[in-house]
Amino acid sequence: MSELFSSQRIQVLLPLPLSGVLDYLVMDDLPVCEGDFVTVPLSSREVQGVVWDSDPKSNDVPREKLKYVVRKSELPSLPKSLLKFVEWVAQYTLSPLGSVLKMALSVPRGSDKPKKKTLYKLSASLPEKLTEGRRRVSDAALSDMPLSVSDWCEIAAVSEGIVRGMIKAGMMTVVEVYGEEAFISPDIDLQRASLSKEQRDAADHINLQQKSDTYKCVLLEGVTGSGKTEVYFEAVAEALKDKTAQVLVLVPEIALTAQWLDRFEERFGSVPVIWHSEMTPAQRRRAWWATIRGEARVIVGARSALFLPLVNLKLVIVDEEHSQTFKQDEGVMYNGRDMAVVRAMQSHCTIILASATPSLETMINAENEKYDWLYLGERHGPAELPDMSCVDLRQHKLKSGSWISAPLKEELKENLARGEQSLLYLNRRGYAPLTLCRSCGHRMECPHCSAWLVEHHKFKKLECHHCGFNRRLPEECPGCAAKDSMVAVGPGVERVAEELQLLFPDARLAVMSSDEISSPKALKAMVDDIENHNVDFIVGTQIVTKGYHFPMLTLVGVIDADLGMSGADPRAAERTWQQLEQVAGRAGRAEHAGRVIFQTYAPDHPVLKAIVSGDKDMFLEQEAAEREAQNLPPYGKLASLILSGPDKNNIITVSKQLARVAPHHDNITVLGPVAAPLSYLRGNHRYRFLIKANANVKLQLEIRNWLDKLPKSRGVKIQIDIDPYSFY
DNA sequence: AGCACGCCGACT
DNA sequence: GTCGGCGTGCTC
Repeated sequence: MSELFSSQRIQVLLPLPLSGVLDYLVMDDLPVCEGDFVTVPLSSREVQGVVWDSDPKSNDVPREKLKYVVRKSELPSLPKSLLKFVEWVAQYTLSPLGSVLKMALSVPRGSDKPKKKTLYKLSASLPEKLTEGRRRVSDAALSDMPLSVSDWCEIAAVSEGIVRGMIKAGMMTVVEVYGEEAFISPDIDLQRASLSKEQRDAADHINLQQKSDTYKCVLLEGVTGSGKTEVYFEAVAEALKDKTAQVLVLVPEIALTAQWLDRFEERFGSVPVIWHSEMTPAQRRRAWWATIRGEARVIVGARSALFLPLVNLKLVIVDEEHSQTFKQDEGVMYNGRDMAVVRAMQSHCTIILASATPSLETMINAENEKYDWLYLGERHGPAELPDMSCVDLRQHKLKSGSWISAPLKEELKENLARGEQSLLYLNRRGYAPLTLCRSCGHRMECPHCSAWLVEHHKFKKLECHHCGFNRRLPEECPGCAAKDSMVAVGPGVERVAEELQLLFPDARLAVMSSDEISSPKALKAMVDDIENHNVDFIVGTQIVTKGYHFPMLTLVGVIDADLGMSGADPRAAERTWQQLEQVAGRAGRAEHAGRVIFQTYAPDHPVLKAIVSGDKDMFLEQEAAEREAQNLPPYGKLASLILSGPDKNNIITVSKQLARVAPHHDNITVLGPVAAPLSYLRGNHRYRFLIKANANVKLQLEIRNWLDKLPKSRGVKIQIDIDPYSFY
């Protein structure tokens, strides 16, 4: 057939929420391969897609209906490993294949072709005698790398005239580069860190593993300050001995990794290629091109970096692997940490999961020997582990409107007198989580969500933390019109700071929350302020757990250690434990030993007991047993299904219909429908199912078959979340 | 995701 | 009589 028409049928995947490929024709004189970028007609427009290799038999669109490929792009074709990864993520998350492709294409458009640049490098032979300026230029040359005129001026600290003069004199040769400005490659020999015996052993283990060129996952666990970063830097150096190898490092929040980048630069002499969603198009283009051409050797990024076109991936590192930030809760819902493991598996390489407080799933996998488990116990340097204790709030009652107990106040006072810094931790932004009317009990709620409005003194507003809705604090009650009757209930960081200032009028305070830290610049200013000891007390949300080193910080007070312990979330205990452990790790990092005080109404809670006693294994064992008994991950499988839409009755009706055809047998249970914890969010009513299944169940298949039993109904959006983390 | 198609209210 | 609102559904 195809000879007759001298054209061929191919499959093209478009970055649209379509579950499969579309067929097109392509003339025989335009050879296309899997992974090539092509522009194709779609309805009345043209769209760029990727040639996909899928089973043609499954598609029976008659040939005469097919349209022709408009043109093939000059972009390099996507590596096979990325195509495979896209397929895998789509089937795992039950997302349309095209939606996953879109994540990999958020970069190159037809217009994104790199521009031509003229660079210069030193000629092979230079005259013996050089002027001072010219000598500086020749000394500054880094190996053979061509640079732009302005870069030469910068690294040699000379004027443009000197460089131009050398070009004219033939001392420099032109290199035309059709592409983006190059990144400086890391120098693996630059600064060998001096590792402790323990660190050396861990690094050796990983490096031995890397040599086998097979998939292996290594859990690198170590308390804060034990030097995990130095260990995996050695693994990076080892991987880079292969001159074409690429290393991918995933970090929870790239905006908060300035200190990490400094350390990387110290070790390797250059900053790595950075990738995150807030980059400008020019920055993305540069990073994307460097990646697909194999020039980017180390890429550090947020979870979306998994979808970069890596051509020779040899090592993956997930830093702070327990972080919730790796989970994407919108659109294609995936867990970056888990997908990183898959990426490493598909690339037959080593992956390192690093954390001071690994997730339970990861620890269980390590215990079952699916992962290797490396442990760094010593703190690097002289500091001892902090001394931890609880203040039982049932005995030390708080006055109303007060959140700092007498014993904690005493400790703060002593610490202040010693000239050391203290941190009060409360994972709650704003002034107060609830505002109500004293005379009629009216609560200030969000009109679009079933949530309270949080009072923020900083903005003089009430704000919904789920949808961003905000309004002024009313002077009279919207319910009963009483004047001056609105009262704040419960504490946020702003309110704790207020109390602290009253207790210690002369102390210098800083509040660390995402409201105060809106930019990397603001963050740096605050970190500098604290490091320079211009601050006595820090009141902070979980933003303080993100790995800063404050050497003078010796006391941590946890305002409400019970927060987040309740609720239907099976991961609540684990999350609380991680958070408290991370906060506790802030105390006493340098030569000062630290103390941590947990304010609690439940000092006997297993999470707190485990932390205070330092008996982590006991906690792990308990939690693991609990998970196993309830058949929760990683023992069983879990998925959540959320139906949402503006018409509540419609949602309930459809949910009930769905419940009637839900799969129920020995190995799978469907719970629900119930109103989701936030039953009204951004103007949509939400009902939820939870699907629990044994490990041997093909969960995706079950869910797909289930949903196919019901025709799609209008006005109802169904979101599927495999391995849900958020229960909102 | 776009974009056309389509079926009801205010305009020259 | 037409312009245009955005609800619905298809795109090889």
